[in-house]
Amino acid sequence: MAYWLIKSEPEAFSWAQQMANGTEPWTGVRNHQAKKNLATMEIGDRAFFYHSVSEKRIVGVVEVVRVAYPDPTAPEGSAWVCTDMRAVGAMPRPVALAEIKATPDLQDIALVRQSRLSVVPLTPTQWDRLCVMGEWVDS
DNA sequence: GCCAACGTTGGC
DNA sequence: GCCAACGTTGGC
Repeated sequence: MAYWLIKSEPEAFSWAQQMANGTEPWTGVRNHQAKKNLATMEIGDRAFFYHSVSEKRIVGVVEVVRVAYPDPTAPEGSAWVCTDMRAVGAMPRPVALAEIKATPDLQDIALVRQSRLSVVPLTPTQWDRLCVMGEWVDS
């Protein structure tokens, strides 16, 4: 099982909407590296749901329930993909980008190094560290 | 195939 | 609102 962090502008698609809908297709990725990451996801993989721009913090946890398939919001014939994500739960304590940047162990994650990448892989160590910071307990 | 111009993302 | 980073487009 792999770990990820996925970003969304709350004005475009928010954690509240993800929670309300339960399962939601993760569409709109138009970056090749992010697409490659999406295509690598397997059922049961977990991802942090990060609010970019206005909030800049990790707000929840989702789980991959359907592997990559053609993104219905992409132009006909294009190769963009999406996955389906199920809301698992809200972070008891949201983790801010500023905290992540202030944590020496987390300087290498792509969220910090490559701020424009919207689907970011995490190592199990990074995942565990962020779980501790957010008081999230994996079930 | 190079590179300038331009558009978008996202942190500050 | 500004700007840095980065991706894409199009002229040459």
